[in-house]
This record gives sequence, structure tokens and C-alpha cells, in this order.
Amino acid sequence: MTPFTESVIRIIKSIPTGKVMTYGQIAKLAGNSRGARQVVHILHSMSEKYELPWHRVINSKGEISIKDEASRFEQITLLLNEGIEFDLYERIDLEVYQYHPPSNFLFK
DNA sequence: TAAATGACAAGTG
DNA sequence: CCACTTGCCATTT
Repeated sequence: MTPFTESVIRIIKSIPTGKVMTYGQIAKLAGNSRGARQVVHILHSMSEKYELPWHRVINSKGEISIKDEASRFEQITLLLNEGIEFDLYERIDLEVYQYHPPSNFLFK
């Protein structure tokens, strides 16, 4: 497992209930500002094994990126249950709900 | 080995 | 804010 992957997992696991982070934000914090798509692969392949709160990861526009209807509905439901609100276009206000981890937490 | 793919992002108009 | 383009890169085909 690469250092990048380890960091990504730690970051995702640190997202508090009721907050979200974006793919690009996570990739950048993990050390690769251009690694957003790798974050996608990690979520796909390791969410279950590492019990990642995959539903708290959304795209930079504040939208749910999943196309599959069932999975999409599941993610929205999980977020609603955590108190996150969506506008009428199913978008989340990042100004309100985006999580910004402390800059030192990777080294703790 | 090459081409396509994807739960993305930033820049431009 | 929207639509479209370009850049990305590991994984899959």
C-alpha cells in the first residue's frame, strides 16, 4: 500500500458525522493535488474493508457523483440521516458542510 | 503495449 | 451559474 493510499484512508476516516469532503481536497491533503481519480479507485476498492464513510465524499461542486440510481439514493439517504441538507438540485452547500481537517492531524 | 474508463477538477467564455 | 474543454493517472480491457 502506497503512502498516498494510507493517507487517503486516514483522512476519509477522520471526516466527522454530518460533514463532507471533496475528492480533490482529499487527494491534495494526501500529497497529490492531481490524484482525485485515485481517491475514487480507493473508495471503490477499499470502502468495505476499511469501513470508510464513503458517503461523506462528494465532488467539488457539492454534488453526488454516483450515476447508479440505487447507490445514489443510498448516499443521499445516509447524508440526510446525518443532518446534511440538499438544495432542490440535490446539491450540498460546501460553505456549510465541508470539513477542513487540522493541518497537523496527519502527523499525530 | 495501447486504448478506454472513471463516484474528478480547474480553467475559460 | 452553466456548458464545454483540457488535464489527470491508476486500473481495466
